[in-house]
Amino acid sequence: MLLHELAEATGVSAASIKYYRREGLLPPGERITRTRQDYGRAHVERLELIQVLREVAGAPIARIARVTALLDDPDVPLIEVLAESQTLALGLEDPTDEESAAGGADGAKAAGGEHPSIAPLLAHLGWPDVDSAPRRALDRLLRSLEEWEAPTDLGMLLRYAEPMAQIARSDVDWMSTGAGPVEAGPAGAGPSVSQDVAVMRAVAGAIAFDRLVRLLRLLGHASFSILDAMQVSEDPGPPGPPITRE
Amino acid sequence: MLLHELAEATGVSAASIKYYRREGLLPPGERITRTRQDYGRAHVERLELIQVLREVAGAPIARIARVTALLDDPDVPLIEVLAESQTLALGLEDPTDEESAAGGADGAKAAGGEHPSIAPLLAHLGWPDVDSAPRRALDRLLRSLEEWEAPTDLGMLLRYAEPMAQIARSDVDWMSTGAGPVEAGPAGAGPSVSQDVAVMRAVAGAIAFDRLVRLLRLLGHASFSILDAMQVSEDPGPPGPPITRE
DNA sequence: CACGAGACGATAGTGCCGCTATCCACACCG
DNA sequence: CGGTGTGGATAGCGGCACTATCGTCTCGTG
Repeated sequence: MLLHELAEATGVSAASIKYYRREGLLPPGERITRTRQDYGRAHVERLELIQVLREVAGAPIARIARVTALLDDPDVPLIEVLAESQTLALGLEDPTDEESAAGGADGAKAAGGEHPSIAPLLAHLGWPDVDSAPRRALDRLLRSLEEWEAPTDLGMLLRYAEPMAQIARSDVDWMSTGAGPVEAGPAGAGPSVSQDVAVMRAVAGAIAFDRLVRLLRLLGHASFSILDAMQVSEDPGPPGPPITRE
Repeated sequence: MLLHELAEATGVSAASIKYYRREGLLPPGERITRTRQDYGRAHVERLELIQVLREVAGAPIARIARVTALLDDPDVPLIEVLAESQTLALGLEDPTDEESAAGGADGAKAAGGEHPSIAPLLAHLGWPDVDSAPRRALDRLLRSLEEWEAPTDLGMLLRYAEPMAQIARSDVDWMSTGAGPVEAGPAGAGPSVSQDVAVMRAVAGAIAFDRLVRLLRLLGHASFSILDAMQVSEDPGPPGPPITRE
């Protein structure tokens, strides 16, 4: 497949393909001659991944390059790429969390002590008490909520965490059945999809389901507000005439 | 308060203040002379709102202008501005949803029929069956999930919606107690904060709690994955040799 | 073998966004 | 009465994601 064919196959302009290649998002094709390269399935899939990351996740090129770099490194297991893409897809990165994912096994948690509600929260939920990127992000979030004098006690956290635990439970169940968007078959199993496609599906799925959850919350806000308002107006108190507005 | 004082008070450069004024985000101050305007508390609060919308919510100037236009229109009730800012803050807008919020009472839902799971979902949850922006967004999301051959049946939706209903319930309870970030006291009640401050708090709160929920989900994913992996390795199965996938 | 089409790679340019800088005429205020 | 600073207008900047152009080289068809 030549450059313009690849462009046609993916709907990405030839100029953009060149650009992506320059930026390292797309590996060069197999050299046919000094002025011709042969592109294949892998390139089409990579471009589709890039498109999803750009258009659905809204990620900047430089950030996508980090994912593709991981993807092109045979020493990096797929699961790590998936974790990286997940946080990228949901836009939940903290600027202060930079490289951490790569080397650091030393952990050291947050210098200065973690927020006091987190460990009890994990204990209460029966979740393992290990360090992780979301945990650090949660720590930072709770600190900022606290500065802002919002409640950060265990009770409040549990009101959110218990329902979310149910959701996370079904997410994980669904993913592990292979019916989900991840299908993280690294290799070996049957007609396993390429890593690029696996990452693309995972990203698309993560975004869609995240959106689903957030929309349901919004819908719930609207619904409960209406229900509450109805109750106030429909139940004007035991005696007396109904004081319906207007 | 003169321009440079306003700049100093808010940490926004004088040039940016001029820019915001040009773009209509910030109303002009009270004319002291032809070359001098007097700015006050309201301007400081407006700038703080703009800062939150820009830096925390990451909203573009043009989008912020729509919120401030609503805010400056005395005919628009605060609750409507809050709804507008909410979707802005969470970035859950659909490009195909444009003006809808303003005039349209004709509704007409989605031309072509709504996704068949939505009405049963609302019925099952006891939520009012009315049109709303999140509902339309949910409809679009389900359609796209369907195209993408993911499950969109009622059972799957309920697995997400029931826990989210709990969360939405406590959100609304909390907001209506006035302890929350909204304190939507339009007027009348005691030392009611200005609309700008109310919107700012609502936006900041919405973003923070949205982030909290999403982080808890991520943390749950990681935690359940670990727990499942531990169980597989520690509990090799009732009879026979452990058939771990390898 | 000649030559036109086309790939490659490098470099420069474009359009948008959110400012930022400069300019001018004027008016305050000490 | 003049330095400071304002409003208002316009132009510029830096970053980003492309996009267009150019020169060189090579293929492949006649």
